[in-house]
Amino acid sequence: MNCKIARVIVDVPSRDTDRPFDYIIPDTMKDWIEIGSRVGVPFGHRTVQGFVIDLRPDSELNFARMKPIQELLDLMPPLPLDLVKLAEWMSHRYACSMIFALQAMIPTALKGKAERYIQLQEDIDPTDEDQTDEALYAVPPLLTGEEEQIVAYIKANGSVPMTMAHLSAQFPGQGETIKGLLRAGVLTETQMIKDKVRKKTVKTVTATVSGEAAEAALASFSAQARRQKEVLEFLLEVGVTISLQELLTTLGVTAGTVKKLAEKGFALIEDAEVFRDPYQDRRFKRTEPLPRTLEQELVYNKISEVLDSRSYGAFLLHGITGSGKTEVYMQTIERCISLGRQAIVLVPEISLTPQMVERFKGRFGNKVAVMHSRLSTGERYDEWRKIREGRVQVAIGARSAIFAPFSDLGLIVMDEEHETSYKQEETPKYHARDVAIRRAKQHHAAVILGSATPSLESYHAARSLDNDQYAPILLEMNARASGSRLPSIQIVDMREELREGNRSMFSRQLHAGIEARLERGEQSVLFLNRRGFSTFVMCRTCGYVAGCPDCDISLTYHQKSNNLRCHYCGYAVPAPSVCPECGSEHIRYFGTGTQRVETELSKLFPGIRVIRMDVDTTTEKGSHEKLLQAFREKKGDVLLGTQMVAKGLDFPDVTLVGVIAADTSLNFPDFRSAEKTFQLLTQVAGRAGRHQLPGEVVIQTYIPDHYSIVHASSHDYNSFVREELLHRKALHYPPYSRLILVTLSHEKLPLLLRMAENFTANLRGKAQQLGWFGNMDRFTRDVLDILGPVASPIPRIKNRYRFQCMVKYRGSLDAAELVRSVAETMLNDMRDSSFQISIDVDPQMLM
DNA sequence: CTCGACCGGAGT
DNA sequence: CTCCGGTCGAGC
Repeated sequence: MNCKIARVIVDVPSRDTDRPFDYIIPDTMKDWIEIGSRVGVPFGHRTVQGFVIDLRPDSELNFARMKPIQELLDLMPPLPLDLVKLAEWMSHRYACSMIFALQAMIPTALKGKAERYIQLQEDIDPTDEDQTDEALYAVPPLLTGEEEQIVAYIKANGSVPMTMAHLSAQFPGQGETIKGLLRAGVLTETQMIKDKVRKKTVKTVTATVSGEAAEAALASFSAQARRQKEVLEFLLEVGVTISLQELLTTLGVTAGTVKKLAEKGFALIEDAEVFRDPYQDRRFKRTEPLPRTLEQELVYNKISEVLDSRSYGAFLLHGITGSGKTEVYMQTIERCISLGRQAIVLVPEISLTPQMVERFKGRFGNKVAVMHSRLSTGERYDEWRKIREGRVQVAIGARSAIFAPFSDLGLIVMDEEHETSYKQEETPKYHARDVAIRRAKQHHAAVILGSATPSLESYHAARSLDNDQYAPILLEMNARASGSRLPSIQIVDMREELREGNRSMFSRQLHAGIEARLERGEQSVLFLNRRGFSTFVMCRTCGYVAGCPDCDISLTYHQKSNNLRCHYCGYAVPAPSVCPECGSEHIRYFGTGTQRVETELSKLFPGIRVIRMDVDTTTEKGSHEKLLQAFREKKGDVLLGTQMVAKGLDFPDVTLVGVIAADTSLNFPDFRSAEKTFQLLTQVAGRAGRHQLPGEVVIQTYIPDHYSIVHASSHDYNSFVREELLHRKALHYPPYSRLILVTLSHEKLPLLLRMAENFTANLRGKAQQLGWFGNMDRFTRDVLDILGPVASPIPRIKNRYRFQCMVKYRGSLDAAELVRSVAETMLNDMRDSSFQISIDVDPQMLM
């Protein structure tokens, strides 16, 4: 097909630009522009970045209004075709614009912005057909002194392209003058897309002579050029290209010597592209696959069948902590690679620890690319390029690694599939699990969702009797691979403790447990479930609580900077020493619960060594790792922390795990709070006694008979699920329905209220028209109900009031599309553009 | 998003 | 009648 037109999604995040724009493909780019190419295109009066999502022949459209593509930004399209298709699916599924979906798939390094360049009109090629005679022969306008200076400056630096930014910096406050020169045509402007980071290069050296020519060259050196001769001899000896840096350090010569040699034509100095490797200094001990246990063997065989058949197949791998899921992942990946295909491993960001990386690097060596948030933009870009260029076969990373641009994806592993961090909370609000399944279908690949506590959604899908061909197949692993026993779990009723006169935050059992570990030289992990708590500041005299002036939320105390900050908008004030309301000095920091626990511990056990892990101690890069390392080296008796101590850590000498207050997550106003609590407790408990020593877990709670706590204590996932599913079914919550959370916001409350009512009414009306609307108790498969509007749990953020409504539905109706269209119609009819509607499909946080 | 076009009100 | 600030709508 003779394609001369490219359909381009431009990088302009607006509702009315969320559609393809057509551009002519210049002949010079004809062989290079593909679907997925990143281009710079003229858009209005500026140049913007865009992505080609389709190609079409020229006959279909009129050229009149069409502009040509200005530049092609990469030799290889950053997005393979399947990802472009995936973006189309995502933008529909999650009601977001195409550009957001596309942007989510590529590293930020490739989010280029236009750079403005200034040149003199006369520098422009006079043969350029676009120029009119008028412009060519126009009398040069008379210039003022200021103008002369600017022109002279540009002339003097004529050899280098000059950026607008540079020019403005050189002539501060003369923006208007420059604009005038541009208008008068004395100066002209061009725009080019500039990437955030460049490919990194190193200088390399290669000998350009060999054999007899080399002999002759060596003979030609004068006595003074001894060093040059040495260099050439060395180069001939190694016979390959070598980095300049390496050459200099090995031979102890200077760059000048090598340069001379190059000038004589005996060597070639070039820039070679290198990959920034965040792990280049690390050596990973090579590991071999372990023999499979009976359970592992069964699971492995099932998955292998699908891999070998190169067809889609999803598995929910329910394996208790320590059952050896990771080994199964690695061996199935091995098999996938041996079939010539590639694999993606998704892990929650928080558990992407050096330990985890080490396991995969150790098994797969340089076949692995690692992507996580701690990498710099450049490092992430390079890891991404290794994938795109086919240099690696395995990508391991957090949520966004699901977009790893492999060409022949054979397997996607999602570890801890129940983790909420797989849901992106910003646009595009996708869930990596759903994207994974979609991608696997595209590629006829296998998916493994692994967890000790699967999400109810996945579990229900696997058990469901609906004949859903995409539903995962349930695989179970119930034995610990090492043969060690699950820890015994003790529930302590804290009300009872109080009745017995123990007002401490440690129950007698936990106290005794810690004491025993200290005596035996074993270690303890203390977990503080702080969800829903924050480190707010309150005056004990008048009850004043420091809050954000723009958001209805209390400010969080940060010890490091000694200030109070807002979680949502970043507002910060110095921490007050007296109450700003009443002047009282009794203003108290309800400090990070962990600090209080730490103080208490040292009081009760003088000399105890506590390693505290929370936001305050882990902000610095690498501190997280350091603290864990210290604990592993037994430089601490107790590891105390929040969520971050619960994940995937494995310490041989930990025999006691204490949960200070299990209820905090239970009291959360969220239909998933019981599920979250169960998962958390199970996970924390899994930290104890993973090796030879038997483990013990103490859970402190005020609600000892809550089913999530009871079943967690008996390691009984199935009973928990049975009970939780009953609740969900009765209330029509997921997995028996699906949700869409719509949040409307505006600065003016009365206006917002009216619009929110309006929106829900419109939505209801349209749903009724379609015959979808109805009560969830109805015995129909396809039904949709609308709840609200109500004020959001955080009613104001960044000085904008927020109202929300919840769409609950089941069946095969396209509710996201319905919501999107109603929202769009409403926004189109509105004059006020500051009115916002945010749509969250399958929300995880109901806030 | 970002720019120029366009409109209406206040000021010369 | 001009100048400024705000709103509108196009962008291929």
